[in-house]
Amino acid sequence: MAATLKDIASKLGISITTVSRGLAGYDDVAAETRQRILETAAALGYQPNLIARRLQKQRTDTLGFIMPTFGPRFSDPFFSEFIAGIGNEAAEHEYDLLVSTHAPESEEEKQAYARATQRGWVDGLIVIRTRENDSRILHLHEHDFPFVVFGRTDVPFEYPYVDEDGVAGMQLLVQHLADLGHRRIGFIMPPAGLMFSQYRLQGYYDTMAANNLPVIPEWIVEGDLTQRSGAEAVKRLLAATPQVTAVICGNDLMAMGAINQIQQDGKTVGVDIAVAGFDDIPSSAYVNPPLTTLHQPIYEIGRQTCAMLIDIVNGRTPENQHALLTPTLIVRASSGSSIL
Amino acid sequence: MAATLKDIASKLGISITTVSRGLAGYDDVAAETRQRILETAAALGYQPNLIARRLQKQRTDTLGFIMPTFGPRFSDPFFSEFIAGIGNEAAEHEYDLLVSTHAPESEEEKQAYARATQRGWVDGLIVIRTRENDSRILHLHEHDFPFVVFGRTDVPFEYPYVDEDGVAGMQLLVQHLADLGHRRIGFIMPPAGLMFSQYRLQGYYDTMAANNLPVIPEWIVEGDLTQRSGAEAVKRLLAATPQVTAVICGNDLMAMGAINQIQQDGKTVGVDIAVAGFDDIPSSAYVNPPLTTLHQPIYEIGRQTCAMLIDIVNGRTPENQHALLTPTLIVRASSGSSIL
DNA sequence: TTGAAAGCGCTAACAC
DNA sequence: GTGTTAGCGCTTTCAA
Repeated sequence: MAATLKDIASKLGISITTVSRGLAGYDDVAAETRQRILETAAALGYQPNLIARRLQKQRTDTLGFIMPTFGPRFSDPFFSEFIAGIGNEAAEHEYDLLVSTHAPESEEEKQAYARATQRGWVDGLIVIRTRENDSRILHLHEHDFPFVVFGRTDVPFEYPYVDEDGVAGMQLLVQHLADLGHRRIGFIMPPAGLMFSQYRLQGYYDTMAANNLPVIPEWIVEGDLTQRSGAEAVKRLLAATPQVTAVICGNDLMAMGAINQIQQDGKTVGVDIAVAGFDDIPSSAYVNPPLTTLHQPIYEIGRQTCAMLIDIVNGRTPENQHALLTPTLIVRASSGSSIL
Repeated sequence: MAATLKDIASKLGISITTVSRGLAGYDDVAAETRQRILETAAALGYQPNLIARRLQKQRTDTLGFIMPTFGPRFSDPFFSEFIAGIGNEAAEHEYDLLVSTHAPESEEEKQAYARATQRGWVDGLIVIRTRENDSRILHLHEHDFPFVVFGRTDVPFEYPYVDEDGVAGMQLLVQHLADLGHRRIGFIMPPAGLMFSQYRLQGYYDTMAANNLPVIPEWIVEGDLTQRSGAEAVKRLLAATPQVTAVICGNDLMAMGAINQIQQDGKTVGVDIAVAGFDDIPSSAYVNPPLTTLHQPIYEIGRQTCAMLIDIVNGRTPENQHALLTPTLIVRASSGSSIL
């Protein structure tokens, strides 16, 4: 059994309090006593019991991240990188990270959020993949529970977030394609229920309009962010409107699926048809042809989100409660050259 | 402030003990009293304080996963899928998952493991990416701390693990290439310090020998599991020994990098040179050409590892302490057709 | 059927 | 400087 303060105290014949203070480095402990305490603690291999300390301090020094997972074959590289970002930032400030995996919108997910606002689980929460009028954010706000969101949602109150500027990102991308001479540009959008889909869609509409390009409803199809759905979506899209000369995909994974499908149909991506993605996951530079996409610094976003949460948990007001980062356009071969 | 047992008790004018028992569903509480307790608890929005309960129970109902992370651009899809697997299994058994990110072999990582064996952090630990004579496993074993490993290592004692059979996997893959007529097969191996590299290398050697194929040291180069390193490694490999007709990569990410590099050099993968990977990440079916690889059910491995740990944490002996799963060969276009 | 009391391991206000 | 005491919120003997 592991040693406790009591063990040290009784071994030394002094009180638990003194031991506690000696270990904590208070200066009202005699240097000599302190020395003996330290020695005995080391000898006994004393390690403070975190739970006891947490009960006393009324804080867990733990941050929570409820990760939306889908089926078994769920492995979006986004999450590895995001977790690495928040995890490293948390570790740096001596916070633990509790990760809870649940299907989005599920009953379990609801329970997880209910649990979070319960005391003694985590001190604060990171929310991602926001949805319209996001019930999770509503819940956290109602319970006055500390949280930071990666993404925005349309709720009638203030809340701290970090987000990509999806509108600006799409603006860069659509403009790039328009400049190459494309006039019929399709869009495989991410699930409509996700807020970032709305912004990306908005950016698409805006920039098409700004270039006096028409937008036909058939040019827009929806995917679920996986490669497989990208392949299926592009099939539907091209079957319905073969005259499309460029396809923007809501994320790189879908773009990879779309490219694969187009190639299977015997067309050459970057020549017969331009394809672009969103995210700039590491693979996107290595697929064939390399993918034109919008770069998002996921790791940095994770860090920043976490840093903001740590501020809030500690009662500090973050300098900037709303960080909006503009993605960078990365032009590679998949968007081809001018078709004018 | 959240409601406590005390609040309910004083509101009802009964003792804390009775409230506790009523809520816990003990049958020695009068039905009517129980009813009133339940109602008041609901009215007050009572949620048990987890820390207090944990202190009392002397267990955290939390499992730990110390994730080896590398630089910022770290986003191996493996981890997303693995975490989803352990996370979902943990959630099903009402365990929380604590994820701690650290650079492998770092001082911080050591501290994290030291912390783990401290009481009150987690009840058990999942270890992955084993290394030779893995100090983490040594540490956990010495402290008699519950853990399960994904991977094996060479320590002189028994420990529970789930692992892929890397030797058998490579056997399938090398044989496939040999059957296609390849005689000069290069190997971009994963970092030599990782145990799975050893097994994969062993399988490569064994099967080359079984087919009476020579192995030249120059045919083997090392990568660090990223796409970038796959590209660099294949460059080195082909510069040193251009006569190689097939290249096996230690994982799919490196294979993607290798394919890209080969294509940049103007060669056709699957025709001029065969390439294969290991893991069967979702992307591997969608790259161009699609990747021949060995399928590993990462999600299932995660689940199984976690299930085993939960057994151990609860003092049950898992049926099978050593699970060895043979990867499945997935043949796609990157390995081409017979060159005989 | 209910309550009083102890205790999980720690910290902190206060007294000596 | 050091010890006494109380208390964080809960569970669990043991009495009543």
